[in-house]
Amino acid sequence: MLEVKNIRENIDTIKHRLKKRGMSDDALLILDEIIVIDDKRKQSQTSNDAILSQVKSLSGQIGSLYKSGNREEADQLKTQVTALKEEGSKYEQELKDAEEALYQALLTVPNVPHDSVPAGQTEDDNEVHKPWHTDLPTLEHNLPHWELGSKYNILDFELGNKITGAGFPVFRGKGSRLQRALINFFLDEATAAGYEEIVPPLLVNEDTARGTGQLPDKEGQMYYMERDNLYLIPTAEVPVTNIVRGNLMTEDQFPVKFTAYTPCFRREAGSYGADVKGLNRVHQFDKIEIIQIQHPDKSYETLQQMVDHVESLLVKLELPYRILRLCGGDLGFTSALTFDFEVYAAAQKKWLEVSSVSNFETFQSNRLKLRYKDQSGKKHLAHTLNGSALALARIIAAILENNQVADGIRVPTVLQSYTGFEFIN
RNA sequence: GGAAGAAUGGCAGAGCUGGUUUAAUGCACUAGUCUUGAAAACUAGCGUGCCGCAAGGUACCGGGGGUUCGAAUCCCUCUUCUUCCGCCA
Repeated sequence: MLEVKNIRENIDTIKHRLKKRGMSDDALLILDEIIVIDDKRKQSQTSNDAILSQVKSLSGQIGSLYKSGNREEADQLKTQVTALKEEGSKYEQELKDAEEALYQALLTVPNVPHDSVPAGQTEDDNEVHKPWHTDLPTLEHNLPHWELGSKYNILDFELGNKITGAGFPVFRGKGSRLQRALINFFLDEATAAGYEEIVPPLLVNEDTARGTGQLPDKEGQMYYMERDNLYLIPTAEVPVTNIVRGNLMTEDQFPVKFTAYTPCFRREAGSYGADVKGLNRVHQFDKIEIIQIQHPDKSYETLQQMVDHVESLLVKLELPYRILRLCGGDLGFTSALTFDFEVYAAAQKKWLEVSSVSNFETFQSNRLKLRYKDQSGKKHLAHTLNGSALALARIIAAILENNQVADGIRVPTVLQSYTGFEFIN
């Protein structure tokens, strides 16, 4: 959520940048509207405060009058207060309405794209920030991962259908073991990079879902437990970033670095076709997330560190990858700048997104009320960042496809000490 | 799931028979005095949001609602915690 103060001070820059997201001039008028609503809000509060002040003072007088036995005069004041309160309730209602209208209006405005975000509408307009440096691999044996999964009995989609439904794959045997190996590898790498490991709850309440912006704009993406009013997390970002919700930090506490492994649950309603085949898009998958809370002056430096971290993982896993700088139209609602990582799945001949590393600047911290005190004691919103390091299901798809040979699948060297085997057959 | 009790500012802890409470007091913290330095002592300051150039105003005593001229204090409701009972990996 943007700050009204920021909108007031930088409305032209903000409008200019929001256009990169494809917002029309008409849609941008919401920003002018926000300022008008905020003016109204201030005005109502000033009027309301003045009335309350009078009521308070008169009530004090009534008290003393009763004590001194001056009942008549007290009763007279009472009628005066009653009249005042009636007038005040009008302003109070105005104030409430303005606050609500302001909140609703602010919710509709996405984050302001960073200066370096390319304009564009769809994923085709994303800029290849770092291309794959050599020829893409071609395979002698090129079964897609879903066929490899059943051939070696490590991945079973039919079984998932039986137990739960489409999009809930079952890993078994060496497939499960590979999964666990990746989780441990990613967590060890994150820990070595200074991230504190967290095991968060997988169900979150409304306040938490609102804090990171899943509510209200992505409500349909989450599984919801109506009976208990809880949401299954779509990513560890949600519970882990909320660790610092409402915190007032000091500058020397930066950066805060968290990592967490969690299953992620996504409803992803209405997606069908080749893109959702196999592990390409599922309702439940495992992911290791890295999260940082940083001083605004250093957050872009931090973003680069996180990008480097994710890149190092892909290098160690020997996977062909490329890095995209998302264009305005493809940028997430809450993000100011996002780099996507894609790995090449050689049998499908497709690029699969396996990580998304973003700087949210103050967009999340404004909703989270996450602030820090500078040396002069002034309070400012902190910056939040996060990235997948990495999303498992698609990484497994790529490993299976790219490493297949005639009679099995080679396990990447870096994982062998984790799996305890070098080959799946 | 059942019963009882509790929730106050960074912490501890008054207030809770409704009206100088603009929330006492202590600790912690910050600045100053004193000291060679430190400690101690003393003096002052010390929550958050919103409105205001400022002076100042206003709201907040777990969340929400209500009664009243006036609520930390009374009522309703929700949440969390503690103790006991039940169930249980």
